[in-house]
Formats: sequence, structure tokens, C-alpha cells
Amino acid sequence: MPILGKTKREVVTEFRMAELVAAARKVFSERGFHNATMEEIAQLAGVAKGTIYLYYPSKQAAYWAAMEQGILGMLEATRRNMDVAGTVEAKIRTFIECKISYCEQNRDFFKIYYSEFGHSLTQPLRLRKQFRELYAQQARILKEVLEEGIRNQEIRPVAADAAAFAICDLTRSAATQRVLGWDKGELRNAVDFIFDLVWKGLGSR
Amino acid sequence: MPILGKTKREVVTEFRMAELVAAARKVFSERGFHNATMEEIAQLAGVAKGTIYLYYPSKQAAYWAAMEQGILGMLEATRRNMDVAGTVEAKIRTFIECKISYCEQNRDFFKIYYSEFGHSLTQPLRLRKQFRELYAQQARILKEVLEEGIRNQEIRPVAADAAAFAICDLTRSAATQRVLGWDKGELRNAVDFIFDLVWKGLGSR
Amino acid sequence: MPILGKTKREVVTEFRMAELVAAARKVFSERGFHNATMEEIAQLAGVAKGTIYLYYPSKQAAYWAAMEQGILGMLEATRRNMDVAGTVEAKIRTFIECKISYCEQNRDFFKIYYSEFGHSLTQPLRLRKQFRELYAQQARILKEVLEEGIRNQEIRPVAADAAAFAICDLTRSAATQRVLGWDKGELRNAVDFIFDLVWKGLGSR
Amino acid sequence: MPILGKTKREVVTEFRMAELVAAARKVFSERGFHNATMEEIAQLAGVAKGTIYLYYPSKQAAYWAAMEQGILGMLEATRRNMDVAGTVEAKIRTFIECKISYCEQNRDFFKIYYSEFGHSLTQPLRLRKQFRELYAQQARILKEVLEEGIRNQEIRPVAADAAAFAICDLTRSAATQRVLGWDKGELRNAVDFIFDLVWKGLGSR
DNA sequence: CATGAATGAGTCTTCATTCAT
DNA sequence: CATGAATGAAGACTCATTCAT
Repeated sequence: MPILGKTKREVVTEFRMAELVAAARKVFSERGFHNATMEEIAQLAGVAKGTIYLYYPSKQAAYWAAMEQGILGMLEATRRNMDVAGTVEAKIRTFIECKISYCEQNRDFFKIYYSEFGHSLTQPLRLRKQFRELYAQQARILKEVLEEGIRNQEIRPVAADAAAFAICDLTRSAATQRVLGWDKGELRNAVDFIFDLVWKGLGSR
Repeated sequence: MPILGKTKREVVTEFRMAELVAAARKVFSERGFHNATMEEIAQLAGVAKGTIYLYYPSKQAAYWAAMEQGILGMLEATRRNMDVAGTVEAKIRTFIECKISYCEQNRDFFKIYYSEFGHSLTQPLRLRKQFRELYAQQARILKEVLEEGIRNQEIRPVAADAAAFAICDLTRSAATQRVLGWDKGELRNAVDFIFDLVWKGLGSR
Repeated sequence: MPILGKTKREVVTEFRMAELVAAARKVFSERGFHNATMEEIAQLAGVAKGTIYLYYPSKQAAYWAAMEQGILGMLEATRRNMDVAGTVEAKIRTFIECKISYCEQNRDFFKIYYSEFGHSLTQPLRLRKQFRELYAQQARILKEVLEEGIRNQEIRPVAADAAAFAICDLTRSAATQRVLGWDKGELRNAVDFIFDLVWKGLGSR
Repeated sequence: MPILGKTKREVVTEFRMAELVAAARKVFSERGFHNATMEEIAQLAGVAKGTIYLYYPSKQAAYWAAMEQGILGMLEATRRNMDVAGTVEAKIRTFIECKISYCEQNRDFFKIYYSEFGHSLTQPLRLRKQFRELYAQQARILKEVLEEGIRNQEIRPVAADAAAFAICDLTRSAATQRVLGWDKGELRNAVDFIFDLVWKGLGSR
């Protein structure tokens, strides 16, 4: 007797997976990949160790799942809000704000995400590729906006991709400072600061 | 028979330590902290595993020594060159150029350094403190220059420390792209790009 | 509504068990006891893992069932054919031929059977007993024939049980070589070889 | 200060390895490969678990080392005694006697050796190859003797390799019965029985 | 000082078995 | 009867660290 297209079992499964991802995210964010143990994740999720392996084939996979879900969520939120914004200016500001705000509200994710940048130089190539691909998507969204700005002559003719990376990095840095508690000011101020820097720095005059 | 204030033993010790730091740097940079083994470091340095423990009390310590040396070197090089530069403008440009250039020439160090940012959110507090302290020194140098610029009215009255962090991050990002080979252009162009962004972004008009 | 003395349930049960034994035989023969998994057996039998436990209390039991069925089948086939044979000579030849031929036609069984000899030295005593008992039955059949031959003076007065074991072993070895494909000749030749060796070796002259 | 071509360390290493092989042999022979644990082997050898891995890269390797050493020992002993024997008849008898006697005196080895035959049908190909290769060496020695006998017309013109295998198998069976305690008679009798069977069975008349 | 053999705590992963549905 | 998700015990293997030589 499936209701709403889902059997009870499917609902349970979905719930379990969500719990597991959340537990994984929390433990990985607190300990880092290597110091996290499957045992601790299992306990936090309230299941036995073996149960994790019913949902994820390995520690790596669980880690990746936690991160990917977070990145996709951030991407999704950012994109949705940018679509609403009308001007190039508003879109860039929205991008900065959304990312910082999402990271602040999803600290566990942010810690994993951020530390993954650190790994990206030492990890085996295959894992790096996956991560870079997701990261590049963010930059791409921004790049298109920047290119629009350049066509409008709102922005001077710079290398759009380099600029996009720069904005991403500045935003990430700001997020870090807020998550770590170094910056305890208003979100608005942090966004304004970056946006001003960028908008003036790239401005056409 | 001490010569030049150093006994033979001290010279040998110093030499050994330098070799060990270099080996550690290389191995840690290739494998990351957790996947590096003392065995590999020892082999690369041409000593036995136990010997490392005569110079460093733990793996962590060896890691930290490798990183600290690198950061201090970078700091030193940057400072020396900035002192020569006359204007605020030149100093900022020098800062950016020196850091990128140092990172490009010391890739092993850079990889460790960069990945340490990733760890800085998940590491135990004590280690983070040490790292942050060194990192903050760089920002401080820059902050003073920016404050000078603000007094001169070359730079508009922004929060100097936030701006300093922003410049550090932008610079680090550029270094990353160059070390990873994503940016294969002239060093000059990368420096110009960041400098222009910053100088225009922070400029007084 | 029992028909032919069996209710529908009994028929289904019997069918299920036959399927399970066949699946177990196949998987055990391919992987060996330890590397076989209940999961794989279940899949091959087209049932869920838990279902196996409705028919067999443990992995060991399933394994044993697969083997026992095979041994009894071999014993039965051998006995039936020996009963038809008239002379001692014919009976011995039939024994050899039946065993080899049965093994060639039931390779899954043979692999388990053969590997069980290997286990028989390291297994806990209780399991060994069961296996040895079945094995001894074969030797006993042969022993009686040999004793008949000795009474007839067709065979010289040797220890009948030792001779029976020897013939069993020679036969098993021949079967192995055929199953492994080392001996690709006619079945007839293999049988002749063993029989000649034995008949001449044990002959009264 | 090496003495007799060996440093003290080498002597210790050699001793350690011998102890480990012996412990491995004992544990594997009692439990079988899968039920043996590295922990138990280590305890029996009086070392820590990790120490085993200094000498053997894996459980498999330790197992194989224990077996190989035993097979080579048996081969060596057999060959040495056969070389002394003058006639074909004496050589065959010696072969049978040596093998049985070696197995009786090295029961731990024999159990592993014997059980390996069982595995040889289910093991991955690579391992089987190694084992079969060693096994085949024994058969080859015998085969050459048989061929000599055929040339001498002491033996009727049979397939020498099939006969060699048959003798090996008969011998192994006899060894099994003695090791298991089924045959508690004189070694001499067991040897005589097999030899008579074979010698009459293959005899030229 | 230098060595490297030895240690053993620490973890991921597997899989037979159970049991609520 | 049948299911298959959940369990958790068990074990191979790694590697930082120690210490006798």
C-alpha cells in the first residue's frame, strides 16, 4: 500500500540515509576525515557500525556523500536566489551573500568543504577531479554573470574566469572568518565589504 | 674545538635537521599528513626511522617544523622585499608578487601550507593557534601598509585588517592556481590582476 | 487436500530445499566454504537471505546438506550398478567407473567433496565424524567385494580394508584429474588403467 | 664483527623466522587457513602481531611459507634417499617410505599440505599454480624412475606420468591413515602394501 | 648519536545470523 | 512462510613510537 508514491520501507530508508549523512557530516567536520571513525558516526546516527555499510560502501563514500549533498545544496540555494535578482550587480551581491549565509547555517558542511580544499593538493587525482568539478560549477555561474557585466560595460574587460575564482575565494575566506568567529559583525557588512571591493575593483571606470 | 661558535656536533646536527625537514616537507606535501609515513621520510632523508625521533619528538612535530620553516622563509622574503619598496602601492604589489613567487618556487612547502588551512577547522585547538599566529603575522605586515595608505588618503577608509585578509586570500588563491598549473601565464599578469582589483577596489575615489 | 501423501506445502518445501541445495552446491564449489556467502547462495536460489535459515539452521548445515546429498547420490548410483554386475572383477570395475563418471557429471558436488577431504584434518571432530562415516560406507561396499574375491582366490589374501581405501583413493585421484582437465582422454582408459593396476596388483598370482 | 659469515642480527632474524614458520605451521594445521588468526600465530611464536608482518607481508604469505618449506623438505629428503637406492625397485620403495615417514614426522606440515589439495579446486588460479608446481616435482622424480623401469622391462609399458600420480596419491592416502591414527601398524607394512600393489600392478608379467 | 626490530593500539570492513514486518 | 534491514563480533593489517644494541 504505497502512499504518495513511497512505501513505508522507502520512507524509513530515506530517513536512515538522512540521519547517516548528518551524522557523518558532523563527525567528519569535527575530526577531519582521518580522525573520524565509523564507530562514532554509527553511534551518533544511532545504528550499528555495519549498518553504515548498507548505505555507503566505504568511509570515503560516506564522506563524499556528506560533502556532495552540502555542495549541491549550496549551489541550489545560490542559483535560486540569483535567478530572482535582476541586475548584474544584484546577482553578484546575491552570490556572495548566499554562499556566506549558507556556510554559516551549515557549519558542519562548511568545515568539511573547506578542509577538502586543503586535501585537494595531496589527494589522489580521482577524488580531486570530482571535487573540482563541483567547485568549478559555482565559478561558472558567476563567470556568466561577469561576462554579462562586461558586455554591458558595467565591468571592465577582465578575464572573467579569473575574476570568478577570485570572488569565490574572497567569499569563502569571509565565510571562514565568520564560522571561526573571527568576524562577529553583521553579515551585511561582510557582504558589503567584498562586494564593494569587487565592484569597484572590476568597475569600468 | 668550537669554530665560529659551533662545535662539529652542532654543525652535523644542523645539517641533519635540515635534511630531515626537507624530506618531511617533500613527503608530507606529496601524501598529506595522514598518509605520510615516518618510514618514507626517514628513507628520503637517508636515516633510520628512529633517528627522526632524536630530532623531533613526534610526527606532528616534524610536520610542524617543516611548515614553520617554510612560513618563516616566506615571511622573511616578503618583508625584505617590501622594505625596499618605497610607496604603499609598491609595497602591496611586492607583497603579492613575493608570496606567489615564493610559493611557486617552494611547491612542497606550499602544498603543506595550503592543506593546513583545510586542517585548521578540524584540528585540535592548540595546533590551530600556532598556525593562525604565523598566518596573522603576514596579515599584520600588510595591515600596517594599508593603514599608511589610508592615512595618505590613497586608500579609502576601510577596515584595514579585513582588507589585509582579503589580499592574503586572493594571493593564496592565485598561488594555488599557478602551482596546480591551471594558470600558466606570466607571473606578472597574475600579480597585476590581483593588484588592480585591490587597488581599484580600495582606491580612494 | 493431500495428494500422493503430500500436501501442497510439503511439495513447495521440497522444491525450495532442492533449489537451495543446488544453489549452495554451486556457490560452495566455486568459492569454497569460507569464501562463499549466504547472500550469494540466496540470490542464486532466488530467495532472500533469511529464507535459507528457514530450511537450514546455519551455513555449515547448508554446506553439509549439499555434500551429503551428493555423496548419497554417488553411493546409490554405484551400488545400483554394482548389483547388476555379476563377477568380482566386474564389480570392481563398475565401482571405479561409476565413481569417476558420477564425479564428472556432478562437478559442483565433486569440488565440495574433494575439498572436504582437505578440511577433514583441520575441522572440529564432530564434523569429521559425519564425513568419515559416509566415506567409509563406500569403502565398505568395496571391501565386501574384495573379501569375496579373496575367498574365491581371485585375489591374494591382502588386508581387504586397506585395499578398499587404496582403490577409493586411486579412483578419486583419477576423477580429480579428469575434472581439472589434466586428463582429457576417454573415461574407459582411465578406468582400465586403475583397474589393471589394482587387479594385477592384488591378483592371486 | 661477523662470525661464520653471519652477524648476530642475522642469526636472530633467522631464528625468528624459523619460530614464526613453526608457529604458523602449527596454527594453520590445527585450524585451517581461514580459522587461524594472526594473533594466535603471534602468541605461539612469542611475538606481537605486527612482528609477523615484518617477515611475511600477509597471512597468505605466512601460510605459503609454512607449506613451501615443508614440501621442499620432503622433496629434499626423498630425493636424497632415492639417490642412494640402486635399483628401480628400491627407488620406488624408498619414495613411498620417505614420503610416509616424513609426513608422520612432520604432522603439522602434513595437515596443511593435505588440506591444500582440498583448496586446489576452489582457490584462485595463481595460488593453485604455485602449489601444483611443487606437487608436480614429486611426480616428476618418480616418473623418471618409472621410465627407467619401463626401458629395463621391469615395468610394463604404461603411461609413466599417470602411474607416477597414482603412486603419489596412494602414498598420500597411506600417510593420511597413519597421521589420523586409522592405521596404527608398522610403517614397513604400509610401505610393503603399496609397493606390492604397485610393483605387481605395473610389473611386466 | 644512530639504528631498525619489535610493539600493540587502533580501524575499516565483512558477513553469519536475527527478527520485526 | 518469506523478507531483507540491522546487528556486532571478529580479524587482517598499518604505523607511530620505543628501546636494546
